[in-house]
Amino acid sequence: MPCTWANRAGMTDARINLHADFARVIDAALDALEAAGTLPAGLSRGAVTCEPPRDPAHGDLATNAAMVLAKPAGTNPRALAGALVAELEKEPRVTSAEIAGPGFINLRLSDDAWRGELALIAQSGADYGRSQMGGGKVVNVEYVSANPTGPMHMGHCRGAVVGDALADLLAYTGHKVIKEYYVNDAGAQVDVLARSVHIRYREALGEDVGEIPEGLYPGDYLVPVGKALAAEFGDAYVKAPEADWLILFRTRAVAAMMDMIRADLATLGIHHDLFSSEAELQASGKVDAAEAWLRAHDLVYDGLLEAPKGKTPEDWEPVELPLFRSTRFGDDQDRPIRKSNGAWTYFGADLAYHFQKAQSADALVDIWGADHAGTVKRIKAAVAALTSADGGTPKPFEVKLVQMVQLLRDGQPVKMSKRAGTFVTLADVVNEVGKDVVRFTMLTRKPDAQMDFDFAKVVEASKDNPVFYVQYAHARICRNIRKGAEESFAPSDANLALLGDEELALVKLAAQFPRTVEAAAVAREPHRIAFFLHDLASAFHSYYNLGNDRPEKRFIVAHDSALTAARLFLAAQIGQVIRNGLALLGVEAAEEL
RNA sequence: GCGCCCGUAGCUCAGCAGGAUAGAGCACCAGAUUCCUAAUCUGGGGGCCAUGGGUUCGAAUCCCGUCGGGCGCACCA
Repeated sequence: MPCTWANRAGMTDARINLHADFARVIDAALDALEAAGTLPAGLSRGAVTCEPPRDPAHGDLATNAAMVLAKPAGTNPRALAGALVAELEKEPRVTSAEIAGPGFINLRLSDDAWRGELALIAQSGADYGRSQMGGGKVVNVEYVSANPTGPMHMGHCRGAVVGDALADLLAYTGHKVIKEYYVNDAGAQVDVLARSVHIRYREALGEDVGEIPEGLYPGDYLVPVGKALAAEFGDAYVKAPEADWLILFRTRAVAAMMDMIRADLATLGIHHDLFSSEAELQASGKVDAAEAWLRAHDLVYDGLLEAPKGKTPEDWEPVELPLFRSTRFGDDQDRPIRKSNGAWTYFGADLAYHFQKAQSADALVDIWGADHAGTVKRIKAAVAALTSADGGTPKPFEVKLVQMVQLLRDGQPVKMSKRAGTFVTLADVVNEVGKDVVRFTMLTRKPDAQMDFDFAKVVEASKDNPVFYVQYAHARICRNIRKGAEESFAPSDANLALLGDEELALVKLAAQFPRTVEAAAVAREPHRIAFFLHDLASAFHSYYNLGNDRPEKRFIVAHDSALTAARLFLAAQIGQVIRNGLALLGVEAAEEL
């Protein structure tokens, strides 16, 4: 049951949030200085910031404008700051503007300005924090793209969660997002899969197949696929040569694996918009077309494959292959797009795949595991080449590497091997720990740092888990609203003047949500949202506990309905911001724990 | 050997496109539970931001070297 006390999406008016607004105020003040001749016109303001100072004692907002612009303006920071202060003091919401340190300008805003922001949160509801920054640009985010040879395991988990959260974050900041999964259904791996399934097929028909041979996939998850094929085709393919059944079995096996993968992803709340098949791509002739185009532009040539930089394998034998000139775009050596048997290399198909994606997007983002870091340069080179065909600027393309997750159980590393069938499946972990814990945990550190995931610890020590901490703050808020309702108190913005410094401190923190969202989107770092939520929850819990010793600080003050209404309004809006943040991360905002 | 990522408190990690006295959680120590459920809070100790240079008004943050850890390194994906 949704909270009825706040979520008023769709009621957003044209007002923008306070932090964004003050960036404009400072900009306007600089314009005024230019007009007055105090500041030369046309200086770059790219380095000018407007953000809350680390130390709240310094004020509500600080700008470095004077320090950054003094040098190009040929003046000194404090002189420029003085002029800027005079300008900023004209803004009614500014109660003080002071020069500090080497030339910072510290601004204090009126309490009413913050109370206004609180009202804005209520008006905006689920849209508080939403941004038009992306300007409707289409961004294709490709993530997971695990080989369709088995269930999702924990090795895929981090990329899946980070990619999904990033895609949602970009959508929330005004981008049109396509969530895409590349299905590698054309390589040698899926042939191995088909052969593995053939054994399970024979097994289903009563044959004693014994141990699954080395090099094939031994997992039980292929048993039902074999049974289904046995039921459908009987013994028609038991003795038939591989050529008769390979494609059929491969197709069926891949379809079954993809069903399984989709189901696994669904347990994490992940749903892709588009699944692109490598086999279909090849069949469509797009890879050939890419090669032809590259050859026509002298970007693919037949040449000798060089040994890897700095290391020559002992059994090195030079071969002539069609090579892409990735060195022209910063790679260490040119890369083959076909194997000597004429089949496409992974890279050869991947290059055409990225070109295909680029046709329907303004920008591309790939989320890859760090074990593929070595191939970043070549694919970036290829995208740059293919998308600047007519001498235009290449399509923006980023590869975000997600570092390895070390799986631990009680501090002991869990060894995973698909071959040995000893991998920990994603579904197992989600069932054991829950979607919210998995998602939030994966988002509590930056993606390019390695992380440990001791899921014995995550399961047991739920009190140490940040996700519960944040959810508890939200649940506490909901509980107080409910309790207030039982006593006939409703949140109201009629008397927000009753909210003082301690209450407004919470508002000031919550008001940073929009800029945190934008910064996270720019940096492609959804984990910043998780940390923000933890900070906000912490501030809320602190405030809440003031009521232990000082009953007059509680949300519900029975004898003062106006104060109670204002406090509950505050609580409702803090809850709204927590809810918005959790929604971005795909984590439930529980109303009760 | 080459490339990419990382090195911040005892442990796990933040540090907001360089900004003012480097933060949080856990652990440790000392407190708060007739409470709006303490799944919470308050206070305390604990750092040469691996290391050596450089860039500038200013560096944990940017650049170069060194050391340490991870990942990858022919037609595997």
